[in-house]
Amino acid sequence: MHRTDLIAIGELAARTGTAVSAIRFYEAKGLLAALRTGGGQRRFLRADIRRVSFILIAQQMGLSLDEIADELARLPAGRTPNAADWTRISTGLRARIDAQIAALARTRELLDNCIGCGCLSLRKCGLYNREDKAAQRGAGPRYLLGDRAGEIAEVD
Amino acid sequence: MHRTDLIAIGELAARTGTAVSAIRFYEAKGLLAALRTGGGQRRFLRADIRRVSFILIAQQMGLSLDEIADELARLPAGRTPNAADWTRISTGLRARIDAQIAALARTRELLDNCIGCGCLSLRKCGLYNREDKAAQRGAGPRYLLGDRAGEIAEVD
DNA sequence: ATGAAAGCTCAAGTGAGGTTTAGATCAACC
DNA sequence: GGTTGATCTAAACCTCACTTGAGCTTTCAT
Repeated sequence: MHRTDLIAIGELAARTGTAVSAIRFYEAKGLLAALRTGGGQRRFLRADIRRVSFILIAQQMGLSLDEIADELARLPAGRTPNAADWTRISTGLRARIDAQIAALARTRELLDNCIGCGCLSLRKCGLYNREDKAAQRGAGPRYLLGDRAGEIAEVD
Repeated sequence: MHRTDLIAIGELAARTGTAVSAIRFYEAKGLLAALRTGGGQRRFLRADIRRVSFILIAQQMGLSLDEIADELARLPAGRTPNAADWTRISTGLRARIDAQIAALARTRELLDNCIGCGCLSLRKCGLYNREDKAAQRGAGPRYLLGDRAGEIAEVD
């Protein structure tokens, strides 16, 4: 056993490059669980460094925190993802990226048809008739291309 | 001249598939300008259908409303984009899409290296050390992965 | 034993891109 | 001229992923 098996929130933050406030936020969201000292301070397992790493990478792949929570909940007994889990999950992410790239490529093709045409016609323009209304869920913010690599992928 | 050269907000909304509230919002943002009836109701030009179309398409390409406003402001005398303008602008959008695709392709490559490795190591994992600032939008300073790569300690 | 550094909670703020609500007014058709 | 539906304004509300601030407590090294 290591002398300190449990780490404080500041160390977890430093080791993963996140802000302390973000770690607390993830805990509140149920993405992380913390033990408490007698004085009420959080203590995390070393394995939580890996768990936070997973959150950050998955986020970069375009998953929302809720989706990441689902992914983590799918692991047996709230276990932190190990190599096998990661292979399974990252293979899924790969498919997601493929879909995003394909969607962008289609958009680019439509745009190419449009360049020089200048129609901007709602009836004719291919850029318009992609059924993107479906992607507009709820009254929240719209996920734009630059915002979060390709929620637009879900357009199609 | 057409019998009704001016259209009401509801018609503009219907013709472009947007919500009436969104049209008002665009006007408040300076993306559209409206005339007013004696009673204070908005009346738009038919050309504004095209202008709204432009907004929607540009948005779909990932431009923020501010960027779209800049683009529109660049047109002489607040003119609604015509075919030549559209060609110029859409060529720029194309470059943007190309960049997005390239970024995703890089991520996919890194992910491929990661699949089967399962390391999730902050020090070694390529997914960690990419610098895609493009993902940074929204409130407050975000501590994104690429931003502080140097400070990130190693996972065990 | 002490003082700085780190941690705690809870509430409110951020920003994009709008929507919703409420109560009042306008425009059009009969 | 009356009814009905469209429109008006202003302010409040929404999501997401966090941050910031205030005011207080715990921990750790010396």
